Amino acid sequence: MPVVTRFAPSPTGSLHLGNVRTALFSYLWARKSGGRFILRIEDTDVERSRRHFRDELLAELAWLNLEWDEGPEVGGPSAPYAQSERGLLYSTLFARLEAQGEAYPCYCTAEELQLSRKLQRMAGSPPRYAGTCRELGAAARREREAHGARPTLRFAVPAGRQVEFVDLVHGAQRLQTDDIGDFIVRREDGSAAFFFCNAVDDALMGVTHVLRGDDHLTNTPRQLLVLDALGLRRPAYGHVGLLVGADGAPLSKRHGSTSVQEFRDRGFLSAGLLNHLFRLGHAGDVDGWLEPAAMPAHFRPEHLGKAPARFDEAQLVHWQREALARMSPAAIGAWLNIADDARFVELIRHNVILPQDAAPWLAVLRGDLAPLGDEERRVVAAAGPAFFAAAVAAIDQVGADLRRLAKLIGERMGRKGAELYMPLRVALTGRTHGPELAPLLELIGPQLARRRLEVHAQDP
RNA sequence: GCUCCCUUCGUCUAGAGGCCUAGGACACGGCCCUCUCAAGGCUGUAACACGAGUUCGAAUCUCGUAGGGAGCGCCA
Repeated sequence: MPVVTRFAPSPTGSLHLGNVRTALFSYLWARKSGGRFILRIEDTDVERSRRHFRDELLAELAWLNLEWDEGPEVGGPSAPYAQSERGLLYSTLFARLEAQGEAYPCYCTAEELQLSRKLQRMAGSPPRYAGTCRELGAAARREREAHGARPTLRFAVPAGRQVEFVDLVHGAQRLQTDDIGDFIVRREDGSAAFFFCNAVDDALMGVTHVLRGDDHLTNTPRQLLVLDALGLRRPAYGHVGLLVGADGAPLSKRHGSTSVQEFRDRGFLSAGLLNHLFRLGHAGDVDGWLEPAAMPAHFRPEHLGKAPARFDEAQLVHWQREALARMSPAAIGAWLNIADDARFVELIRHNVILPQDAAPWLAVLRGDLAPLGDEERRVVAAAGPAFFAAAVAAIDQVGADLRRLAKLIGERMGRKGAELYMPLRVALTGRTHGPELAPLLELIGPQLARRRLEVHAQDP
């Protein structure tokens, strides 16, 4: 059965890792079943919504290849896909709720409500709307409006009932309506509030499966109540465990990078990030690398996790390596921004995880060597000036050919293996590790190589 | 405070009463290969939060405890 899923971000900030993960799961589920994936922009909060966040969001999703079948830019049967443009739709629904007596205008001010909540908290009871405006008569309402009061619209939560639903990941849930206060569905400025428009749009757009963070689990009954009151079809909800930092606390700035953009800017590859996200709070049926195109087939919605998953950059790095290993030299060149030098790319590709790792090797080819560290100095000292004098003589004879060079030096100095190669590596590159030496030497060239060897040929 | 949710190696996870001497992946250690690093091959260390109960038998079921998290907003 085709599954219709959606991703419904609000353009009030950068796309968070936790959000893309649910976007990915939603996308995969739709693709797996041959269904549809919808993108909806939840921009009802005009204060905080920004156009550039929206654009960035779309760009990151595109970068990750999470293509939406309906939504901004591509349109679809349920357009418009930005909530800021769906006001008309909402107002007919508000009217219906009001006519049915399932919603009522509330004239309490934000300050009054805040005070009331504070008082309730102090008294040790849950902070819930007291119901002040629920029983207001028509005359009282007229009077308040005459004084210029602009009401919000509250949903009248029925007393003494239970709301039941089966969560896709947590199983059967049952909540008491008495634990829920009357909540706002329309703000003072006339805009729709989250509990309302989020639920209503899912139903209206034909969404069958909603995947979202655990933090919404206890809010779900509210949305179900709204849907039921309006006679709209309930989607199935699945609440996945949250994505948290290494310390188990909600992912935040102090954990380092948390937005997709940051990882992208640092040079992480989308395929690697996707492979990592695929396994956070989810178990597919393979351990190894998955091409993004193969992911839908291996996605297992019944293996979505309840427990919070910790984001560990070490694992991301692993998938980055895997992604790199599968890239063409041309693609790596472009990624490193040195597309013109194919031999160099091929040489250093296994010593690079992020583009910045290429810089030292570029310097080895073109610039000056960094000062030697302790270990490097020991290697040079152990070889001795005579070794390097022999190396200089050898390079004058055979040029930048490591095999012939090593043979000459080896014969003259009676050395082989690490004793022979390591001093050469250190003198030539300034480090004890790095890519294969022979091609590196070729790229360095005889002149530069000679100068670097000569430095160590003198007595210290 | 009230309500709800969660808990298997350091991390991501497999596990739906006997297949578990708890499996895999990442990370970490060792060995092989090798001038080094990376890759690759082999290999090692490492977990059922705790306590009761049900059962012939429990990581799996029930209850409790502890710890963590979320919600209770004119944010989403």
